[in-house]
Amino acid sequence: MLETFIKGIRITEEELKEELHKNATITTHKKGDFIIKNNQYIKVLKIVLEGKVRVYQENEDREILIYYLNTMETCTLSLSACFEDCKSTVNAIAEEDCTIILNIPVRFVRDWNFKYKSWNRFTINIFRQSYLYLIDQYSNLAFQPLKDRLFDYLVSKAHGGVVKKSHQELAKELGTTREVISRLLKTLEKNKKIHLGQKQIEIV
Amino acid sequence: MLETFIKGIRITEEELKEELHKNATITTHKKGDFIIKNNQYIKVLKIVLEGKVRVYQENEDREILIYYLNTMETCTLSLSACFEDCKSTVNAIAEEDCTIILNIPVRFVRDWNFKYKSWNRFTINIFRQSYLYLIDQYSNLAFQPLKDRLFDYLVSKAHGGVVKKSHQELAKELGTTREVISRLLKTLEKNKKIHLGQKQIEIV
DNA sequence: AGAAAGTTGTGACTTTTGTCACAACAGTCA
DNA sequence: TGACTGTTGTGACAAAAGTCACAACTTTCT
Repeated sequence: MLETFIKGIRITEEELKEELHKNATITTHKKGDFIIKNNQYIKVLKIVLEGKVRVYQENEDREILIYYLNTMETCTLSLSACFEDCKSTVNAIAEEDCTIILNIPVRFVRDWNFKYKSWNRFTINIFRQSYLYLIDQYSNLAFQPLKDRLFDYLVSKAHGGVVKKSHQELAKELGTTREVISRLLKTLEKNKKIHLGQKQIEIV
Repeated sequence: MLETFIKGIRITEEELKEELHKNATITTHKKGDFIIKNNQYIKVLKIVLEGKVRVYQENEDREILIYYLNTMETCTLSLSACFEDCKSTVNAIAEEDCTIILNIPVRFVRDWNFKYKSWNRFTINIFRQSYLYLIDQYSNLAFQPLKDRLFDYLVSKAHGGVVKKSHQELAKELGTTREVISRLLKTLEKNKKIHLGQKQIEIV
């Protein structure tokens, strides 16, 4: 059931479904656990069944988000690593308590890619979407002032007009420091764009 | 001959070689020609046989490099577009006079991906390399001050310790303005890191 | 309740980057 | 040769972002 829909790609082949069942193992991680650390070898494909994982790059005291993995999302970098042995250049940390990960050995991912049409489409689609998304982020980072990137980010992350994140978390996601975020948020509040609460930001 | 080595992937299947010959058309472009414009539909896979193409994003008066296509390199974004109809979000311009492009219709690219193992490996590899490269650029952009990005860029582009580019070109590649580049280059010269000449920078 | 940890606000300051204006020089071409 | 275009240098200033220091408030845990 779970593996029949991944990122909008339906797994149709019965044989592939069986292979998935046979080879996948499921692990659980607590909030704050590292799923992968920078410079560590990646050996399995990771798909988040439930929970939330933050994949980011770090630099001394700062961090920047590459992507979040939410329920039923696949880690593009682990998929990428399946095709050539390599070390991770990012960190991944469980952001929510009950995270469950499905591990599929590298050689299967590679073989399935040519054996099953739906898996092939799945692979390509993950790469395509991730690449286009990253280019977009890249040019935003290059051209948009932080205050705009912050506001856009808040809008994109809002549930019912509300974002439940601390300033520190936002700083880590946007690649800056806490003080800078606090200041920009205050300015946005003065301009009636948002309303600030404790660990909560309401978009007006 | 040409199509047997693309990005380190050897095309082995005789049938695929034949298909390439049969379906590819070769076009030439003059320096300064737009190969693709932002918001335009991409309909064919583009591989640069000779010359140099700059693929970039623009924003009002500034630009930032996504990648260069040199001899025998494949445009990742056109490859990506083969798998789903979409408009380009970037521009591509011929940077050198004699550019020749090989056009392969979308449906072939898609079909070959499942039909020929070497083509499949080729596709995946392009995506993998491009994605990893972009993540690296992304975190540099986020964390490295421009003066470091500039110096690193010069080192990476130097041939025999020399970079033949104007300050304006460097600005367009690094996503900033000409004056800023001029100033930073002067500082690098003062610090004995480089030596400045007319449209030429020598790395010490 | 009280300590500890996490969160937010903010002033003062520095560094980095962007903008504008203008001058000087080099290379090209009629 | 002289106009034109492209290239480089630079001062003055403005805006954006980062740093440091410290205070106050909230939440959590015991």
